[in-house]
Amino acid sequence: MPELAEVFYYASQWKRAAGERFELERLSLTARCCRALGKEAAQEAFSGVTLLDGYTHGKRMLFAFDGGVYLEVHLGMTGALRREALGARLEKHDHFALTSGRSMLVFRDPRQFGKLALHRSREVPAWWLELPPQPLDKAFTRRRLAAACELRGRRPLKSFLLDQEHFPGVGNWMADEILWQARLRPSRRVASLDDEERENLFGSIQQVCRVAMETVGKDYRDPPEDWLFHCRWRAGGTCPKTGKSLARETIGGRCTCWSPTWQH
DNA sequence: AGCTCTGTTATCTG
DNA sequence: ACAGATAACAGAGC
Repeated sequence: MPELAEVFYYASQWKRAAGERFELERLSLTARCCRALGKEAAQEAFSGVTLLDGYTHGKRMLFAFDGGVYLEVHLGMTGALRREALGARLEKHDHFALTSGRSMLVFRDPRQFGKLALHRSREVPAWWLELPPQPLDKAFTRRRLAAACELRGRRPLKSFLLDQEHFPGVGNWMADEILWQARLRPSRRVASLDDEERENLFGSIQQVCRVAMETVGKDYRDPPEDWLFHCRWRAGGTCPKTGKSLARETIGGRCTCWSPTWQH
């Protein structure tokens, strides 16, 4: 489930190889997620390059190599990154891999909805620095949330939260968790929130992001036991707050789980 | 066998 | 023009 915290965790795995000098080990040109790379460009870019650093922004990642080589990674629905010991075996859905004298960096993506892209730039590319504020950034303010509400007043809260322009990193499970913690129904229209409800939404966005980063983001540990997270994956669950049945329905095109006795 | 799913984008429909 | 809905992408798991 690569959302904000999962993405951060996966990036941290590759970042542990900073300082190592890499060669291209595998590039699957038939895999949809790698098509943007180009064989010659990738071979040329990843020939004796040192990994310098890695950055994340919402669901996006950017790895900086020396020589002005930047690899942008999006994990889509089923993407994952891992760092392996030398000699580890690549598997069927490992579409891209780099090797150094010490480790192998692997991109795996069974459904191939992820995306790899190569950028050449002397410094961190300008577009990366201009991405909108993330929920845990200082610049993510109540004022910005109010402006976003103004702009998207007609949308249901669920699809509002999935908008990466305004809430980079928030994905399907985080949106459900945020609304459950804020006690707001996913189908409520953004414009229907009063000041107190909007304040609750703001608080829950930051709380869910912060705690997810401290657990999932840090070592892939599950979020706290009393979160909706543990109950939302299949039908028939009960609300940890009220003990009553959870509801499941498609809202904004995405499977949504909420507690009708808890959220209003 | 048939349906579901963590995400995004292109293409519809009203 | 525009917002919202839907299809498409590809595979694994139930």
